[in-house]
Amino acid sequence: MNRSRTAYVILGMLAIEPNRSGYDIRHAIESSVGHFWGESYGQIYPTLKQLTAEGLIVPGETKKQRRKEYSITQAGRDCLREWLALPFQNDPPRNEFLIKLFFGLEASPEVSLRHLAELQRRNESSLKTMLEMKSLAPRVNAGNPHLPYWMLTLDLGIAMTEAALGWGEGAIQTLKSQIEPTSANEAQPARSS
Amino acid sequence: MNRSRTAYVILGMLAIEPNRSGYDIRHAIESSVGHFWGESYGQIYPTLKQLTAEGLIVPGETKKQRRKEYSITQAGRDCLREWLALPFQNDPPRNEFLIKLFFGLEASPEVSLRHLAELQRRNESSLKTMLEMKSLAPRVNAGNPHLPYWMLTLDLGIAMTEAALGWGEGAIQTLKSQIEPTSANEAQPARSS
DNA sequence: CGTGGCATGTAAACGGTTACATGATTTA
DNA sequence: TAAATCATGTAACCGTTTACATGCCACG
Repeated sequence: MNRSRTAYVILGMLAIEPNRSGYDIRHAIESSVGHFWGESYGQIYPTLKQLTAEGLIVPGETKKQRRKEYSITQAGRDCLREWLALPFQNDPPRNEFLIKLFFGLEASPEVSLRHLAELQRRNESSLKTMLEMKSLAPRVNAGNPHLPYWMLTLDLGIAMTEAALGWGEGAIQTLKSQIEPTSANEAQPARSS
Repeated sequence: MNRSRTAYVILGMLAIEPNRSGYDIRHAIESSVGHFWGESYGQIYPTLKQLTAEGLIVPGETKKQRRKEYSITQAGRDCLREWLALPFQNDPPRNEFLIKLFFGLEASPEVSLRHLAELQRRNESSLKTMLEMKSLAPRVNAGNPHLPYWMLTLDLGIAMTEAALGWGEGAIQTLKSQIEPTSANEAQPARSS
């Protein structure tokens, strides 16, 4: 009865495309919504069993015994639609980068700068893949009616990552000037007196 | 031995200011890092006990028996510094708004628009409180050496929320034009033929 | 023939939230 | 004195990750 969000994401993935295995679903999640959603096998396989028992999905004809492919039923589609219409809940906020930056004074100043540089690195990398997706998606999924929605989610990811990158540039400068408050001794090779 | 992140956040809060109770800590978290971190009492109180047993914090002289105030020890400070220096882990991505938008085609089009409007509402509200914090913080915490770090975390929140709001405006237009693809019948009072 | 990827599944541990119980203190 | 808030704590539950076990299949 009590369904986890994993269940609905699986339903959604099977609504988009039938005859997918647990393995497929995991891969589909990672490569399409990976920037804002994650699922593990330990969650997917038991949920597939549960959804089958509830009649929301059905296993395909067992031609190949190695892969178990599932499709969504009408009941599953109804169930998904119902959930989609429910107000979304704010994901509980937990950002380890920000909490470490918040406590930055308790560490040595280089620590925060290192974290900041690492954040920029990760954001640049994920921005790159998102931009790649954005340029590829229209050709790969030409005529796919889902595409406008998919592009919207992609665009938000891009916009927020770009904002974070812009902030990061300024933050690095701020922190550097915090560590070396005087700007006169930039050229001097660290000879204190 | 095995410490949860809650433990380090508590240490951090006690490093900033000693003689805080579990109640205080929760309140401090909510009102300073609430935009990117959350803790519940069910997590805080057991962790306080654990940290005491480990000698990382100490309960204050029990003058008042109603409140139990704790302070950080040198061992606690060392422990916190150690953790701060460790590379931060990316929080597992889970954004219920985005996953519902991604599946938007499976719902009626109004559903996505409703979610989008609700997101704008929430973002506007949290932007407002963040901007308020930003204007108040320098006066309230004048001379506080933590302030530069706190402002940085605030600025990232503001930047990302503003980016999301900007995206939202465009997204609403995109969805609206998706629902009514023709632009000619805007003036007509819905008299189809 | 063996290695690497495909594929399914389970058990245990974990981190965390929710709900509940309890009672003191302040304020209207 | 009633209500609101301060304050501490526990137990149950829940969703999820991790690690592990297992074996098939294709390819070099």
